[in-house]
Amino acid sequence: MNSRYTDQQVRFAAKLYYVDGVSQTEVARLVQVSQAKVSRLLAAARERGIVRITVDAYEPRDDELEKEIRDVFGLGNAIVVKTAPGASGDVLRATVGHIGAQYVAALIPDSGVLAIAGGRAVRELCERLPERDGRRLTIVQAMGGIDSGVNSEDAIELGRSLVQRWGGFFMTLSTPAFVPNKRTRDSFLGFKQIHAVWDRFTQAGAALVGIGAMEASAFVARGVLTTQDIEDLKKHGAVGEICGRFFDKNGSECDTPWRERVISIGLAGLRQIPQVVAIVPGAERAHAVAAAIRGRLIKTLVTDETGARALLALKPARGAGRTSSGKTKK
Amino acid sequence: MNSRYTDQQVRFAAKLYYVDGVSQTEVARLVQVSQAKVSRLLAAARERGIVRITVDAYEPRDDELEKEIRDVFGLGNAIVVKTAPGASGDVLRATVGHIGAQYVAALIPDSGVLAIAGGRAVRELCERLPERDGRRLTIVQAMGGIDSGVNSEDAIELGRSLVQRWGGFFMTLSTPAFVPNKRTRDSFLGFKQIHAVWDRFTQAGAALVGIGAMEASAFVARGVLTTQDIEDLKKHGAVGEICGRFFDKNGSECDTPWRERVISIGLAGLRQIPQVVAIVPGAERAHAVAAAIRGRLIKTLVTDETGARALLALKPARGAGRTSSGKTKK
DNA sequence: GCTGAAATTGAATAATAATTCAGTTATATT
DNA sequence: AATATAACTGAATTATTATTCAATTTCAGC
Repeated sequence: MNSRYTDQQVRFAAKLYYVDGVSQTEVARLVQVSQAKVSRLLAAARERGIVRITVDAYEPRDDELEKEIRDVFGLGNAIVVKTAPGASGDVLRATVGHIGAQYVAALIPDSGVLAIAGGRAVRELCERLPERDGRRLTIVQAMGGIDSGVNSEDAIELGRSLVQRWGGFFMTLSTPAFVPNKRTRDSFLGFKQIHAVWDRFTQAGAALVGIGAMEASAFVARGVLTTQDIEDLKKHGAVGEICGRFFDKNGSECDTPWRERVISIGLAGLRQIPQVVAIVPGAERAHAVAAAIRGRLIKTLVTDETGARALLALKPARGAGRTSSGKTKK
Repeated sequence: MNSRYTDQQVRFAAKLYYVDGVSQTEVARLVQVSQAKVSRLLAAARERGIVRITVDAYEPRDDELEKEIRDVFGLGNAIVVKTAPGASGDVLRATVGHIGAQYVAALIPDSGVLAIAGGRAVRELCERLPERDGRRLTIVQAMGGIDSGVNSEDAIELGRSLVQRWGGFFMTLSTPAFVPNKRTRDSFLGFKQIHAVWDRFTQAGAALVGIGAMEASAFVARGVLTTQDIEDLKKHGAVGEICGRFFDKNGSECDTPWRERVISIGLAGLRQIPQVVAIVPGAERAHAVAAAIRGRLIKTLVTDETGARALLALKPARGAGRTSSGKTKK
């Protein structure tokens, strides 16, 4: 905003307000303008650097835990967000999303293809990614629609809002996530419209995903899978899921009928993406996260301290660990 | 305030609010406290220096004009307050009072006797003198009550509020400002209670006064003098007044019947006080101010730029001027 | 001088922040 | 442990600040 307020006036208002602690209403009286303008003068003072507000560095990440995770699990990158003690649920997601966004923004390329999955934590983070910062991506929906409704945390909604924020192009996978059988899936994949998206998966430079646990599955909540289905999957060794792809404790995709019935980026495809960011706050899904890391499904984990600790409490990969020493601290 | 908020919590709140621009309500949610507490946490952050707000120096005084006044009129000290262009009336008084107070505070000693007169401009300034700053003065009312009513700008009210602010002791002159004749005045001065105050005048280390012009006299407005009285005074050469003492263009007390009828600090007494501060915003009373300066009645003048310019437009004292050169700038 | 676009303005309003108040909870002193 | 005192807390309230909106003003280009 190119305002023509005189420096004199801006400085006078700034001195009265910030130095002398006079209210805007009183400043308005002394400067002989409306209170509204005082508010604007003060904004100008901050913009022009006449008033500077500096805040001591606050480290919002727990780098000790991050280092441990990197060392013990051999994960490329971990972002462990400090939260209010006892934070959980919405607050936890919001905090991890808020702080995480500042760092995830730097991990996502300026151009190219970004695959995006849904989830409440992913949404919280996406909502807080910076406004139009020159980025211009092709965003692709990484999994079909869970059900016919569209929730605010569904990939289709997140993708839409991200291109609105950044410009670029959003490609939606106009299919259900799960179809009745392989034949139907292949038929869907035959559609050019859908195949075009499918193709983009291989070109993705980054992906933003959540990780599902077998407990409290969103698929069950939304009536796509039954509790029995989950039990069956567990019998096949499933401990977690990304984009509807169930994997075992080593992060290998479970060989179940569901494997043929899901329309989403495959785990093999995911492994090829240079930057896969998983946002998983909370301790509940630690097992699934551990498995995903073992399977090299993700490159970056965004979580909070309870999530990090729960993860570290689990056995690391058999023989995994990026550093040969595999030392753990304290 | 010795708050026990953890630094961690204070810093987290400060980062969210000041760095990320999150509202207090949202910070409250993330930090898991009430919005009220966020407000307190942020106050603590500022107090502890975790958040620092710096404002580029703004020079609220016009030192060019001050220097000119000192040079041309040979006045010890001038405080010329910059104001909003076109400021007048209440706003002018408030601005001069606000800025002036910051400097006048430094001119008033920490202890000893302070004589105080009334007036709207004096009130504006007094109201803005710093709260209990270790000062402990005996404050004396420099002139009796103008009429039976007590206005918020009367010395009795200002003195009361100053001792409330600073501690110390307030001595009120429980007499009218003007009495019918010299005999009555002498009788009043005979009272121990009044004499005690009268005595203090000679011990005063500082005085805070206004200067009255012959026009728009507060005494006329309050029905103590008539327009005719003012005309009579003018015939005797009166151009201004301090504490009910009328003086001519050289600042010498006019020899009129009123001189015997006023109960207030005398001009001779005033001259002896090491620090007499006159607060006179606006151009209207320039003649009176010039005369007061010529008569060495005041040591410091507090005014605004229009007041300073009006003063400079007048002839300086015959042969006055502290510097032998008496040079003027520009 | 005229014209249109952009910037600026303050009144009204909406949004946000500070304070009051009536309990709680912690801390120090017996 | 019992008590007194100071500190702390959040709901409700009050106070303050930011924004919206409908003019009005300024300025660049004729």
